Amino acid sequence: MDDVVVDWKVQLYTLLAALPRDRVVSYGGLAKQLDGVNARMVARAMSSLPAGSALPWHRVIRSDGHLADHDGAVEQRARLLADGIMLQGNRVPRRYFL
DNA sequence: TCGTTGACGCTAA
DNA sequence: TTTAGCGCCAACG
Repeated sequence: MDDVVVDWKVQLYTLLAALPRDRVVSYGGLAKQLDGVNARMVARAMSSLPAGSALPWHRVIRSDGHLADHDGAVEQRARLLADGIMLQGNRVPRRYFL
């Protein structure tokens, strides 16, 4: 049954890879597109990604637009700015949401 | 097996 | 707009 677990993670990474460069998505937003997955599971999947992952994990933020407070937060902020996403303090304006 | 933890979401104040 | 409280559920010791 481990295959089922692996499956939704693969779908998660696929959705992430297909995300437009100038758009962000919330943990819950991704979870809604994956059957039987909630925001907390998406968050856990993100935290388990390798540091040098090629996936755009930095475009996954909280539903209220704030960046999550974690070890990679500083890098996440820098990557978002590099993608042309103008942050307002520690928040991403709603217009950037998918 | 069980209690705790956590890169969350939603609602009310 | 911000904060607090509660619900959710897999991972971990």
